[in-house]
Amino acid sequence: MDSIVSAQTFYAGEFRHAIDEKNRITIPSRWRRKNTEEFILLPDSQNQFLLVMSPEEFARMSAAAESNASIAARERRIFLRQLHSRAQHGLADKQGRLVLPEELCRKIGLKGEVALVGGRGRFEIWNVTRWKRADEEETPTYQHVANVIGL
Amino acid sequence: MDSIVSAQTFYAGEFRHAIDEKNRITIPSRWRRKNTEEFILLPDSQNQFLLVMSPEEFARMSAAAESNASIAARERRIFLRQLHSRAQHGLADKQGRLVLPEELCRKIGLKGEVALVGGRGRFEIWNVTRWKRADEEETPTYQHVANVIGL
DNA sequence: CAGTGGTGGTTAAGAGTGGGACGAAGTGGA
DNA sequence: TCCACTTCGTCCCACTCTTAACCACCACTG
Repeated sequence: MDSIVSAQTFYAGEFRHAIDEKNRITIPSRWRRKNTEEFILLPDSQNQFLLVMSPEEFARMSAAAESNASIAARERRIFLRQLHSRAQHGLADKQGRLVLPEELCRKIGLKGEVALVGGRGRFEIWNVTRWKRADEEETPTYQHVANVIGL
Repeated sequence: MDSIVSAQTFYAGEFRHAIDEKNRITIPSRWRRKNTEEFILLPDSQNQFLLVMSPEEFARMSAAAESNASIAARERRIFLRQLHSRAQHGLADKQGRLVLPEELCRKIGLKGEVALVGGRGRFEIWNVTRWKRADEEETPTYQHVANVIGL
């Protein structure tokens, strides 16, 4: 279990970056691994934000869904089909900028300044105003769990 | 000495150090391990102080939240997202100084003299005046528990 | 009085951003 | 089918601002 955790890329922190007219967004330098990196772009189910992860992480995620015995086979099949149809490839250019498909930006409302929110194995891209609300709403939960684990 | 418990660093003592105009703070030499060290910076939920720990300790902490059965799945998910978005990478320079993001300093009110407070696996950075108040408030409890465990 | 620890400034490298150049791919007409 | 034209995508360069590495200094302390 410890080995799996350390194998996963960890994206720490929250950044505010700009999306230019060509829908390019700079990936925080601390989050970059190689010069040219490939990502999977996956809008969340409510088009609130854009999930970004490595192809390996995406494979891991869909494998987890497949091997989960507590999900009915039919549900699983539907989920996996939706997962794969929603996902898009994204390539970073030599400057470390991710180019987002125009359609995704429009759907999620990514324009001008956006929030990049870290996570384990993946990060999220939010419209700034929407992210601020999400962060504030959920604070009580954070507090509660923090108490439980003694943080 | 690879067991999880003994791997935890213990930071002992309380120090008063200065934060300069570039938001650099010297880590007490007794607390340093290598020349250049990497830390995770995590403001507490009320922005009272700044938690500083090693990436390993952070991973341990988030693993603890994940594996705790007494926390509902939804809460856990929200907590982990916030935990990762709040956490920032911090790198110490060759002089053993930790550079803090400007925004964190402003939020927590770290300026001029600050208090570095040790702990198990992590330490805290406080605004001095706030720390003094927190310390005084909590002294009776310390006394009480000390009596109970026969310290 | 030498060595270590904390502090302050300067400088060079790197990160984020904008815009132009070039080639590939797609489109329409002869 | 071929060619001219447009469009799109990637790369490259330039600029600004931030960041981290480097150097120098002072104050203790053993």
